[in-house]
Amino acid sequence: MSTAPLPRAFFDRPSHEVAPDLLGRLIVHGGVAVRLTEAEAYGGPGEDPAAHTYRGKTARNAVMFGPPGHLYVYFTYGMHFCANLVCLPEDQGSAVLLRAGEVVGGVGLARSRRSGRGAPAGDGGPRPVADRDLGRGPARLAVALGLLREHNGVDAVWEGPPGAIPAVDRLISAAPQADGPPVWPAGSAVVLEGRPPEPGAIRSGPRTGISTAKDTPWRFWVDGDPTVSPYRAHMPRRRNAAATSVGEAPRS
DNA sequence: CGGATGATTCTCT
DNA sequence: GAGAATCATCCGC
Repeated sequence: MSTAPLPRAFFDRPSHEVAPDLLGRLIVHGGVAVRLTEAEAYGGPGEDPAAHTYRGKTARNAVMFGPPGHLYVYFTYGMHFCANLVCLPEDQGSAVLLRAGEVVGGVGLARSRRSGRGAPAGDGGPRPVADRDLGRGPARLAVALGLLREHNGVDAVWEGPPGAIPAVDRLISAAPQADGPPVWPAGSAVVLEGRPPEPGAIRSGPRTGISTAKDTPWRFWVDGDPTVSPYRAHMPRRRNAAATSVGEAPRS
């Protein structure tokens, strides 16, 4: 497992170039390591109407206009957090939404963050969350990594001592049910090289759950990976119009 | 498996 | 005041 940190220059590109390159990389935060399998690009030059930055800088999206390599964490639907990695130089308003991944380290810790779930099956109680569902979707992924509002703006480019890297290897190689040790200082994150998939294994398509720019194929995923989230077309809230299904879900 | 629905609060119009 | 880069659960097939 390659665990060298990605340099800041990696993020100094348009988000639709960074997003496919992020697949297979490792995101480490809060004692959990995730191998990214799905990502979406937003914003940047050329005005993306689906991006939070489309209508200019606000208190909410300020981090997206900041330096690349930082986490943009936002709150949505009244209960969920989603995490992005900022791209391009400052003031461009571009980022990659981390949509799904496989938890490869700290599985027990990731499961414990899913609101008391994880009880043994067979007694009529809730079944434990399957390993592949721990990071299947942007809000679930944020939960697994322990990312909250307070982590908005955190720098995910590692510039600390190299001695911390072997600790990540130990985290990943730990027993599947063992809680991962907090190998990084609380509140900091890091993106590591991981093992990028073969170019032919990367697929792209329209982004999920948005009402505009449906024809921009800026969603990228690892073909056939079981941790990729199901595609969902945007469903308008409680209106009289009936919706028709559009797009296709990845095979798995 | 696919569609419908409620939860719950923040943000910008 | 509407709508949101979502999720878990219920229902019907």
